[in-house]
Amino acid sequence: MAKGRYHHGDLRAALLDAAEELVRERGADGWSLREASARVGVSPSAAYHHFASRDALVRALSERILSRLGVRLAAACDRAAESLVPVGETADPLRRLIALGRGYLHWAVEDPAVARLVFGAGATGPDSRVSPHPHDVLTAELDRLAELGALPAASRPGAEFVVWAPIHGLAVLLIDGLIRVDDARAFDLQAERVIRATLNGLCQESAPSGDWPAVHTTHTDRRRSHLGQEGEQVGPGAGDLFRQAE
Amino acid sequence: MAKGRYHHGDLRAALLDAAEELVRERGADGWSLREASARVGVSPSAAYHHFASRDALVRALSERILSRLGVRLAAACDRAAESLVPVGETADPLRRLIALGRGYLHWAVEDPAVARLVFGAGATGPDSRVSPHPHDVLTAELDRLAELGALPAASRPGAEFVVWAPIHGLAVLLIDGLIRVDDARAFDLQAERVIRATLNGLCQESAPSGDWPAVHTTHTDRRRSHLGQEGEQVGPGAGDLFRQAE
DNA sequence: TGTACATCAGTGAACGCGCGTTCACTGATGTAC
DNA sequence: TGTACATCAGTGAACGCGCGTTCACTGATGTAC
Repeated sequence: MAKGRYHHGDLRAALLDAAEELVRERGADGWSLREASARVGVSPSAAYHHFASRDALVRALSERILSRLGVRLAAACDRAAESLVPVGETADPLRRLIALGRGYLHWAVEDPAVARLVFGAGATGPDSRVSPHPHDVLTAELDRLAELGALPAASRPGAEFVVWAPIHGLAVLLIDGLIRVDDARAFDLQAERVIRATLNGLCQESAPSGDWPAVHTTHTDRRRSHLGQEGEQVGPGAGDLFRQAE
Repeated sequence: MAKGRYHHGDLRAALLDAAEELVRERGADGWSLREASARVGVSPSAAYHHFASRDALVRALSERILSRLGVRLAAACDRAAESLVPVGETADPLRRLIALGRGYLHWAVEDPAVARLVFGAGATGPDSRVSPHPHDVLTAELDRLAELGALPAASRPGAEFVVWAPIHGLAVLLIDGLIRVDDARAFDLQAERVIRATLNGLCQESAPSGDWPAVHTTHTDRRRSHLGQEGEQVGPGAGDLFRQAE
């Protein structure tokens, strides 16, 4: 592990570090494999002993970041659960989910270029070793809410989207500069407002006849778990409207 | 206007058309100015008589697309307002906004690469001639809802975000492939569910003491209209968390 | 413990590529008289 | 109506660039005996 050696020691991790740094400095796409190699002090071709291509490096970086985010979100939920509740009041059953949403938003806004990379890298493939996956953290929290009875069982299917969409939307609106924020306090209030409005609306919704239909994420598909109901037929013409992003 | 002429006639529009086609075929970033010129049958340098740079072309294209979207969304709202209401029932005050949300989503999903370009191009500058701007259409609908009394006056400030975030979030989750959709009907149901949950949550929310604080979009800032309250002070350290996307 | 040798993880030169942009130019167009 | 001429909107060659990736190579490492 000494320095100045011919063999680097852990070039793979060093390249990921350098790439992450570059993403921060120059944006999700404003860097090259050559630059990352140069920053580590290694020739451009050295990277190919650790990654099949530049794209593979990006994917690996994205997965590393997702794993960290998963840890962070789970911790945020737990911290919220441990927070004190004023005597005489009952704990807000939504507080864990609100913490999750706030955590997601803060992560994205703290490190917008890195978040952009992750969002742009597409869904993690079925063979990824992202753990805990942020999506799984969300799923677990919704399951918990359903068990508590705060979320009607009929509303549970697909609830991931109802909750994820506004949070993700707020995050990308900020990252892409479509919303400007120059007052952090006001924004924090608004963010919590969005999350609360959604969760309240969700918990009080009137379900259609029966449960809501399932929708799939690329991530949940690899788990083939409780969403079920795959392979439904698509109506004529719908393929045009709802073609799958490649 | 004859063909085969030395002078093209309307090279500017032709270049925008070609670029839009290329975006559709190869993705928001998978094309070059040279390719667009070649497709029109013109030398690469000809473009510089109409656009200062490739970037200027992208911005012009983005604004053209935004204008079309604005028209489309406004039309969707009007169409929804004219739809028949069963005798004995009152018209759903939310139906215009729901149509707007569905319109936004369908637009994004029909033409994901073009939407990605627009989202990635950042907010339109203060000098843009985008009209009607989609954001203005949304603002007008929320104003209308507030006038109807369906949206409490105290909840009106910042309501743009509460409504825009989930719709935009759903759109980019689809565009970026983080959600897969293989059942258009189920997705349509879920999309309406998200919109309804948000709007219901918003209409029933308990406001903080007084109104909600204002938040700014890059777009509304150029209009300096009813959001007001600019230049508030940011707390220490908040600049790190909520730095403005450049 | 010392040595032979396979494997690992680097090097550095080169490949072919297409890009955005500049430049001096020229043919076409339209207008003034 | 015809002509002179300014301006407009193209051409095409060239610029410098950095990119991802390949390739034959070699020095360092670690293991078997």
